[in-house]
Amino acid sequence: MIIRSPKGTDVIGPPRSARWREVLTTWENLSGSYGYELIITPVFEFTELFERGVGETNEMVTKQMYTFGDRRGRSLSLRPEGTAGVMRAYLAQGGTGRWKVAYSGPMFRYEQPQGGRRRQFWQIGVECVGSASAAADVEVIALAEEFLSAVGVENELLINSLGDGDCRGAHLRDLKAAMVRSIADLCHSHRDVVELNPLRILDCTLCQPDPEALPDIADYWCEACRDHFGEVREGLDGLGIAYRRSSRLVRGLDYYSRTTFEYVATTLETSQSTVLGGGRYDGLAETLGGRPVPGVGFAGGIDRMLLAAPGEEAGLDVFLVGEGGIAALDLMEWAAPLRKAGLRVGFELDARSVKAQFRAATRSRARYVGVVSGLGVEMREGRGRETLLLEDLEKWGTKAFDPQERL
RNA sequence: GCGACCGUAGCUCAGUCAGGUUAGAGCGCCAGGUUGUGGCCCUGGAGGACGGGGGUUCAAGUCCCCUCGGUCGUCCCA
Repeated sequence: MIIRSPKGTDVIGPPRSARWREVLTTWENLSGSYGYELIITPVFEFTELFERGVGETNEMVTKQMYTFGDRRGRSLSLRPEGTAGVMRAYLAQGGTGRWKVAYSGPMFRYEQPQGGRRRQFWQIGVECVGSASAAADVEVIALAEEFLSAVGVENELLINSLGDGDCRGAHLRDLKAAMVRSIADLCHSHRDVVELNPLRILDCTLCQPDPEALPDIADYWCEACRDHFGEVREGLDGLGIAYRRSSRLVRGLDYYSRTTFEYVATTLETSQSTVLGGGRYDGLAETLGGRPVPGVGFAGGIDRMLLAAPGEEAGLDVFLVGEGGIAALDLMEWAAPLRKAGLRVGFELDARSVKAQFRAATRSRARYVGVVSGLGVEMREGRGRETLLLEDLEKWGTKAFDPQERL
């Protein structure tokens, strides 16, 4: 009996991995072009970091963490999200100045697996720490927008503002009161959450409190929050980014304040359709024991994005077939200049019949099949064929796949 | 965490309801034939202790219990 991978974990291998490589490369290039530098934080941290950062009442922390003791009895947890670790790293290096960092890596949550929901899943994300400006919010959203469009995820952007310490308190109080009044309309699992985390109920699909009876945070925004949200909207309008304001968009993590946003994939039929989400977390640094530092960022789930936009499987550029005593090691010489020219080149490693090699070529979905017989190689693209010498291959490689160079 | 359905070759599945000779098909894979040196077609071959464990029975892929895994919904969130 072969040992299986644990529940909710997958292997991303060929042929699917080609698409992953493409998407992760796109992410690195795009986030880099926005001035976000790579950051790699620990995959496990002291449990306390997440309890304080994400919020002790949050289900992600209370029920969904992979928590274990190390050999000295300290409590560690696999990271369920990326922001807390980044903020911890920021504070650890002094807690001052501007940080614009991008990350990519696995996150872990002990949940019931489902389409688009795994126990180990892959997130990309950015954190812009040290700026309270609405321009930072806009920049981060612009990056998310461009990335999703590059990956090909059709989406809708929802935005909201949760207010700040000055104004959200009053809203929370009135919200609780309203929830208590219409507690009969709440779903079973949420009736006891009213006191603890009433915001949580806002994005529940089962709870049906009368929308008219619930206070809208917009009516509670202080002047500073109202201005900030207005600037964010102006910025998005200026960039031509379409969005819808949703009064019920609160996001699940405790650290958010002011701006929150969420991208929903419109092509996903499943219940797991949120593909990217984020917002501002001006109170997080203090929660973690540092001085107040503003910040804004987002995280996106690659697994879900690829569910929404699977893409196509890319094949080889050239498959070499050897005939007349031309073996794998000979083909390797012929492949070298092509590979140097940036092409993906393959051939059969085992000694096999010409027929079998051609079958392998077909299977590899290579655009060109190159038949190496002795002095030259006959490159075939469909019916077209072209005979080349070894020394010309590198040059041909750049031409063959560049429509500008091809006549 | 809760509920429903599912688990037989690499893949998609039939066989399970009415237990009974060496467990089947298609696709894929390998070899050969044909061919315009591969893609279509033809022939042959390899590959499965039926997710795992226990029980009932003369006999279990088939019935019962447990367990693990998958899918969907709920919950949660990316």
